[in-house]
Amino acid sequence: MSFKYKYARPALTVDCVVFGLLEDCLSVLLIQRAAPPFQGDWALPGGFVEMDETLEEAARRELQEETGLQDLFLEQLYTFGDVKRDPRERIVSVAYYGLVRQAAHPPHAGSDARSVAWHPVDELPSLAFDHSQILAKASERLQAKVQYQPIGFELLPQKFTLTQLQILYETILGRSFDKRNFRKKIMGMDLLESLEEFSSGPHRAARLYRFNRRRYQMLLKKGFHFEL
Amino acid sequence: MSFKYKYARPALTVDCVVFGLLEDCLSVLLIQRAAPPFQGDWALPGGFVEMDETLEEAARRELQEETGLQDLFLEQLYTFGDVKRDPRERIVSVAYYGLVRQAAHPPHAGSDARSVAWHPVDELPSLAFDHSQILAKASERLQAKVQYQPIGFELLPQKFTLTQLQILYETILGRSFDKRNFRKKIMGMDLLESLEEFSSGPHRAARLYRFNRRRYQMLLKKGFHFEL
DNA sequence: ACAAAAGTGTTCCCAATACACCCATGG
DNA sequence: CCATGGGTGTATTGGGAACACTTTTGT
Repeated sequence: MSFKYKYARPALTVDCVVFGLLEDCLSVLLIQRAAPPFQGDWALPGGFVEMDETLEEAARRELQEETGLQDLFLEQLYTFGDVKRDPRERIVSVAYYGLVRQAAHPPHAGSDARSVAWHPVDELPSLAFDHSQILAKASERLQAKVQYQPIGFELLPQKFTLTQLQILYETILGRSFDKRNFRKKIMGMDLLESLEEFSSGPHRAARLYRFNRRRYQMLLKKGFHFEL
Repeated sequence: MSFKYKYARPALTVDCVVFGLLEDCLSVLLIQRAAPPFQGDWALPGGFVEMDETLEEAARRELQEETGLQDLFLEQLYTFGDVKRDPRERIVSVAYYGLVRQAAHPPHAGSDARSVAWHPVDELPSLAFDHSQILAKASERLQAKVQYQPIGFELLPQKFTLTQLQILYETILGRSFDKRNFRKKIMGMDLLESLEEFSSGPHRAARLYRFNRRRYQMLLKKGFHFEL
């Protein structure tokens, strides 16, 4: 079976840049290519858009198929359309970026047995196609967006300590915050509910908090603006 | 001549939301459709992406062809891929938004004699396809971006008065600024060069300024961040 | 002379910053 | 008991917001 069109059409794909925190280290999920071109190189998970699915559906499906990931925060990033970005033929790719909790104990390789792995963003291999460029754009976006929208929580477990949150921001933004000022600012936003549970570990237990999405929606309507 | 592919492919188009200032009123450039579907309705300028041009090149070409516009500020906005967004077939569209100086004395209709016109954003007709949605997203983006990047200048003549600039921001953001504070803030950024020319008109002449793009690039490297 | 827009400084207040010590826990 | 991370308050300062009058020009 094949399809005929009056005019030539670029192929259309989606690619996903999925960020996760691996031992306090910002990482990205990559797959290793099993076939040419760029055989053996690492690449972003992604694939062709089907005729009966939206772009976001395609991105989620490909992620599920190739990495087993499901139900993550996912947002459109940018569409890459350089004429020669794929050596085989003209392919336009709509890139998405995603955030997952607990990059630990991660992904099953896809059914087609390609390997899948988390790679710290500051020690990346060189990537297939223009995927380095896509990833750069995603990092940029994450860094910008984390400062004016409460999406950082998508990278933490549902229940987390304030220190975890602070380290998260310090990691993504590459600068450090004063502990007291950080806590003051975060708590002042009134977005976290403090739980009666505590972390365990070698030292003093820390209180756990949970992000209250409902409350955030409320505040938004009242003109609240998340910042830093 | 026709083209055959193993798998079905969505068609790929670009659509452009071009903003201009028409008598201190934020407006958008629309074309009137000459053929079904949505015959007679207003729509965003745009069209199919050719195989040998990038997405941005396609957007600029279509704008040129349909409205005569050239050399404007243009940036990718978002890609719209709902399955039924076009009633004829599956079409994915990469939307761009653009800014032009002097929406006045505007556009020649395209060679194919469709009519072209500026429409104030607060009194828009209903648009073809999902173009209202695209336009809404563009307005949102413009409103956000104008606050943290100096793109507002793209809507003014090269030489402008501070009052023009203030009205521009007030128009786009829908709120008013204190004249003295506004001037203090803008001048404090050190991005405008003050000229020895003055506006003419019925009343006291106002000094003209010019945005210094070079200077902005310099400051950027030194960590400067435009705001408001 | 008058109508209309241009231009200009100071005060106040809040929010961001800088900063250091005690507490609880596990080993 | 000690090492490690958890948790807390205050003083200072710099930037944003509020605010009103004089100047210039064309008619």
